[in-house]
Amino acid sequence: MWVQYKGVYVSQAVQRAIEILDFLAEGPRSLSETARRFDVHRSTVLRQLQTFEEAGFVLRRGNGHYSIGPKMISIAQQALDALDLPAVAHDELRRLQAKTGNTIHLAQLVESTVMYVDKVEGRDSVRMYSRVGKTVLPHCTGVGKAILSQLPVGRRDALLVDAEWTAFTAQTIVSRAALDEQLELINTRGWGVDDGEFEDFVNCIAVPITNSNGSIIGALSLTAIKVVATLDDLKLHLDDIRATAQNISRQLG
Amino acid sequence: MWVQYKGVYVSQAVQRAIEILDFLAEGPRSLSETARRFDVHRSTVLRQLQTFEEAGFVLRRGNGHYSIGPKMISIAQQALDALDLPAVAHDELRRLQAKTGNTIHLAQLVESTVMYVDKVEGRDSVRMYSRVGKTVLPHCTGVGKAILSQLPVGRRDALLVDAEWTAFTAQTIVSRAALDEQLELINTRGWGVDDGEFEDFVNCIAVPITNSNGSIIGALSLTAIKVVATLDDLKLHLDDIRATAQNISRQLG
DNA sequence: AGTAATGTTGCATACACTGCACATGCATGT
DNA sequence: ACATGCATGTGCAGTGTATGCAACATTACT
Repeated sequence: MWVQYKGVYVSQAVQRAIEILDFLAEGPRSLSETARRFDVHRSTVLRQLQTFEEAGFVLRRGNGHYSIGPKMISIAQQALDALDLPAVAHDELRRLQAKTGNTIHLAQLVESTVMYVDKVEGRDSVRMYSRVGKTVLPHCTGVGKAILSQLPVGRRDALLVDAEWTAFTAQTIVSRAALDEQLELINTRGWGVDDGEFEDFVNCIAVPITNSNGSIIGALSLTAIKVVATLDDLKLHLDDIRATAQNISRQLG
Repeated sequence: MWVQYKGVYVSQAVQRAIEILDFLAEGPRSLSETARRFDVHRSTVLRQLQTFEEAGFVLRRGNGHYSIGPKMISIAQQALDALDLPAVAHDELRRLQAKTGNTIHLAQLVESTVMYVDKVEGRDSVRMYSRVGKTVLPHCTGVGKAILSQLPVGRRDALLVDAEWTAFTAQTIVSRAALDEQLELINTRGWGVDDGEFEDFVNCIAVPITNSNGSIIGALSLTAIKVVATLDDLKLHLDDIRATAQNISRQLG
């Protein structure tokens, strides 16, 4: 019998396989740790892990702990390589980073998902929530809003259909109306901000990136902890940010 | 009943799940394409893919094709972030690349596996076989041999236990004795080469990277298509290569 | 229109997977 | 030395899960 979840059929073995990989990503784990975590028998987990290990998806360390293996990394990298935005943009981003000193994020719109595809860390290497591959919440991030601002209403809806409008901070936009209003501003002005709307100590300035036809591909942002650089500080680099986005656009066919 | 493969128990569902991901990594594929490829019913694949999609491991494109999804990339990136060698080395590698113009590979030894963990492409951006996450064949690559040269015989055996001594080219080393002899040379001289031993049109110079205690962590190589730069050309940069490795070592705690 | 692929759903059956019990390994401590 | 605890590894039997089938829906191709 099939488990229905949100209307789609979900295979139990595959689902737990995924959960296990996710668990191992946090750090090396032992067999019984993993079994306890998911409340299944150790032998079950053992055989799944052996299957993963055989395929190179997990790696067995000397102390018996398991961690993510090279095959998984390789596949992911292959998928990243297939996107040409990061390849084209990386050098430009590093140049911008060198000039400003802050952290640069590059996000790409693929189907109805926005994901980080590159990140160049600033001198203040404080760990932020972002990571290459992480999906971006469109309505409460700089890059997300920059992308939304360029989309026709229909596609906007598609990106926002899963939105939960959680108020992560006091600044988070929690209604579609308020969002649309701000997107209008971003659209006319050509750039947007995130003033502590997801993590209250982080702010950024973001601009959309289009290809040479003018259709939206992604966005980039200059991001900093507020203590390091306020929005006003970041705004000083606005010309450089826009120039970077334009350089990338020009190379995007 | 359990399928035994090379002495370990392998779960069928999980194994095919992995094969499917590997298949999708090559490029977006449709449902029935995938079903045909593995000779299973379309409905079976559909439900597996739905499970993957639910988890973000695969992404459904507008045309009904499936490709690798953000969650998978994110997990892999998380695993890469946990290794500090690439983080420490990346800037140094870029500097070396800028100075030489050729491609730089960075490989790390983790347990009994050597894998590429960073790559900075040269101006001659010809596609090589290597990719971040790919495992390195120890005995027929520059970085592999550089690492082997620093290992005690016992660990050397562990890395070579799966070696098949295939002669990829006329230059490939195909016996343990010949390998050991060359490793001896690399060890005393401090650097090694790959003179078309894996792909006959590619050559490189490689040096090991140790941490400040002197224990081996990985290796880096300066690589080029022979048409672009011969071994003699690459040797001109030997001092820079060694300096880069030393700079990285110093920062490796 | 008609045909042929592809995607999607319900259902029954077989067998893959789980859990159990037990064996084995390897550190403890006494 | 032996016991104790905690870990991983393995044979076996029952059952619940994944599979293929068939029927339908939907799109592509003549």
